[in-house]
Amino acid sequence: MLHSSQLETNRSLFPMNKGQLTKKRIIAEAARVFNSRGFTGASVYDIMDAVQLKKGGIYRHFDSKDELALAAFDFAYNRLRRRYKEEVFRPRHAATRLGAILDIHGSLLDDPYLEGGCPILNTAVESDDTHPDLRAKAQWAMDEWRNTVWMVIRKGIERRELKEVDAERFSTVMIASLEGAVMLTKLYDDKVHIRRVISYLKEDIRALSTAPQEGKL
Amino acid sequence: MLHSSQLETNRSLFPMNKGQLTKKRIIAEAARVFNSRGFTGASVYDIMDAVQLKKGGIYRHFDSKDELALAAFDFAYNRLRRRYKEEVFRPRHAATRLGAILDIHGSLLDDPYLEGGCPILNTAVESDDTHPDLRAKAQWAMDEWRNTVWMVIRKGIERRELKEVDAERFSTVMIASLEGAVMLTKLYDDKVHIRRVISYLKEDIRALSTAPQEGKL
Amino acid sequence: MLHSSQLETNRSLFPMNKGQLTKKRIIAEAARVFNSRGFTGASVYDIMDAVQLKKGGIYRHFDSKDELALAAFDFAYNRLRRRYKEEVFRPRHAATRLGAILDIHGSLLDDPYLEGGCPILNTAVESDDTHPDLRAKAQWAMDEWRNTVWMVIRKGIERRELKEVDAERFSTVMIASLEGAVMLTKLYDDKVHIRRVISYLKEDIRALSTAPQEGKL
Amino acid sequence: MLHSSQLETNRSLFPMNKGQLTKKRIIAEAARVFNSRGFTGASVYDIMDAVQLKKGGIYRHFDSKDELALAAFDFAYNRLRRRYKEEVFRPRHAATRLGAILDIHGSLLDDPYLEGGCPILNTAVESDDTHPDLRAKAQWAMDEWRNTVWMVIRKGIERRELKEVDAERFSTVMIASLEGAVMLTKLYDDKVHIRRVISYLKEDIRALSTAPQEGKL
DNA sequence: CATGAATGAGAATTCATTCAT
DNA sequence: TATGAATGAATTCTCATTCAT
Repeated sequence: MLHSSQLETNRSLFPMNKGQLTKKRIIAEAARVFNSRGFTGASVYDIMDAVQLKKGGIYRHFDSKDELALAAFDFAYNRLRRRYKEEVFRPRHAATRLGAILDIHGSLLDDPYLEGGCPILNTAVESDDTHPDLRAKAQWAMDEWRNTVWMVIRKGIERRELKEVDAERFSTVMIASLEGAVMLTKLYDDKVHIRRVISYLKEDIRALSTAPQEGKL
Repeated sequence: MLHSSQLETNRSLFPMNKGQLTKKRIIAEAARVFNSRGFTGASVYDIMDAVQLKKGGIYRHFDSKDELALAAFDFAYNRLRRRYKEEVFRPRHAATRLGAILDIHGSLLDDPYLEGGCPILNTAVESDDTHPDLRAKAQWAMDEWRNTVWMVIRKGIERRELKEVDAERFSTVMIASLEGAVMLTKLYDDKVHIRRVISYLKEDIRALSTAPQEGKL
Repeated sequence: MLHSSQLETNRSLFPMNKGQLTKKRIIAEAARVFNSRGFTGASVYDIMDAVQLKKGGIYRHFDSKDELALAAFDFAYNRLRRRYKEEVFRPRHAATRLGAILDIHGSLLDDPYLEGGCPILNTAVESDDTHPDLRAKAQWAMDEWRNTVWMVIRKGIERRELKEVDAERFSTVMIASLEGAVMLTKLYDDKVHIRRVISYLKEDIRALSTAPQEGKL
Repeated sequence: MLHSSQLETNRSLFPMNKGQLTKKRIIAEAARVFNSRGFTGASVYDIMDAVQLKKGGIYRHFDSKDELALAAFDFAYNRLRRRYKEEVFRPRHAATRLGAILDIHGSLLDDPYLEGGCPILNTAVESDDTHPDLRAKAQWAMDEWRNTVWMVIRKGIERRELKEVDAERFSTVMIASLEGAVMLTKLYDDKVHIRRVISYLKEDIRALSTAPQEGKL
């Protein structure tokens, strides 16, 4: 079920020992479970099932469900982040970069660890009043994400790749629409919604672009 | 805490009796609680506190937490619906109607019963894998909502108030952005996000409009 | 469902008023319910259903479930008693009398208020450790019953209708076998068991009889 | 309170581990409690008290009160069965075997786990309308029991140890009288009743026997 | 005389957590 | 390092009972 390659646990020069590997595995599976059933909705039993480990085996690595949830959130968020690093900053042109962002979210649900949808969305919605720590993490992640989008736009404007736009506003719009679209896609289990939003935003981006190309973003 | 006017319980010719009023009250408070803490996150105790009633007093009116949650969802959703009826269909012009929709969501969180955010969003996100009945309700509500937006657009096109657009796509985009914006607004407790999205969409709508006026939508 | 004739409520010169009638009805239905589901197993709701009355309507007549149960036991036991009076003491010969006793139990389960089986048996078995008052009633009823059987035998011996037997022992044997047979009959929902026991005891009685007739007991 | 010898838990080559021992202990104590207070009358708290374990400690071994009750019935019934195996089939002569059966029931209430009386009787009486699974178990146990008695009689007839009798009928009579006698004995807390019935049945058996001996059955 | 509303104690069950092994 | 056993608090739900109307 778990391929170490997927989790990228073992690439470094310092191979993980058994305990560390188990911990990674717990986090990864917990991420999946929490992202699907929510923090409150997921029981430690659900995680036991997923990790194929008994309670003791989990509590040896984490002091509490809360602690595990925080680690799981980080894990899930980092999957997003890695893809941003890999796919957003490789292209040069801001419009292409923004397109890459959209595409990441278009295929988000294909990541087995993110089947449950965008972890930031899920956490933000669930933790409204209940889990301050998780909420803080969600805020922090969202800040980073918004900042990334904002920077891409800012740089694009600086480099004259994009027209002058309100970068703050457009970041919010992009993120809001993507998150809403992920929600719709999950609610209906139908990717048409994310596709519609992406196609719409791509048109907007093309319109923003100083050299609007015909080609794909 | 509860103003009968807010709940519109007593306007009809057939005044509610005590039991019915209590039931309404339970539903209203439960809606609030569930919408804030989620179905799983909210305990019957939380509702007891909110309604100032003991368990028996609640279970006399509802057979289970589930049943109450379904009723609460209906209640919350109907608040949205009522505002749509009142504010969306009064204006004639499609562009104005779409603007009204945006504005409703701009002030959504001011409704004390919707403090917790959009109940459809919340329910959709929480009930993904867990509560099929709630999920069905969320889907159904979303269908109705999308249909409403879609119809406004279709009619606008028919009446030549709007340019030819993909009504399906634009409905999805509007709804997705609004829901995402509500989430951001709640996450940051900062209305700037919903405002940005609304202003952005209003520009789009103005652009769609056959007689783009300068004035406010 | 309830025919007043069955309950013999109204035969006296002093007709019952509404309250008294309702009370009788509650007792009768409660007897049925308790005898079927047991005291603990039957809820006040079950009785409400059976009497078609709400809680208040029941508690107006009885202070507690316990009190009602005691009255219900008396009611049920009195149905047995009445049949004894009517059918046991009419015949003269002791052997015929004993036969009548057997027959009463053979048709016990046909009485709609005793569908649940012999109330003494049921109460004795259920109340072992739990309900001292009910247990006392069951003991008392059993005493009376045993005494009746014993007296029939004693008188039969006195009158030389029966051979000298240990009346105590034979009473115990008759009653034990009848009760056990009722239990088996209910357990299997098959009257063959009560019939076998009756036929067996009738042979014993015939053997005890000083003038063993061929005819039916 | 619990002597492992009584429960015969540890005699085998494969010693039970802690969990299995605890489970056995729960079952044994639950059997006692259920057999005394009935399934409905006994609460999980009563069992907690008896086993000296907290709720979680019980629910770790059983999914529900129902499941525990079924296991407890099996346990209690098996105590009866074991005694049958040990005491009924050792003697050769059918009359002696039937006498052994009677004696088993004469001392039934001395078994600390059967203080509450015959579990089949108790279960049959309580579960009439309420617990289909328990009822099925009681039926099944009664079937087996009746079959055992019937077989002893049949074989006795085949071997010319007993006169030709209706084996079905005599089984029913024996079982019914024994069960009724157990009930009376419990109701009055007086063994005279079971003794009377046993002595009576022994006479019948002696009469059935082809070589009626003076000696004890 | 009876209803409908509400209470409070207690029921069964779940679940995060601890700890000896 | 991980398991299996047990705990205790919390959770959902039931049920006998009270009481205003």
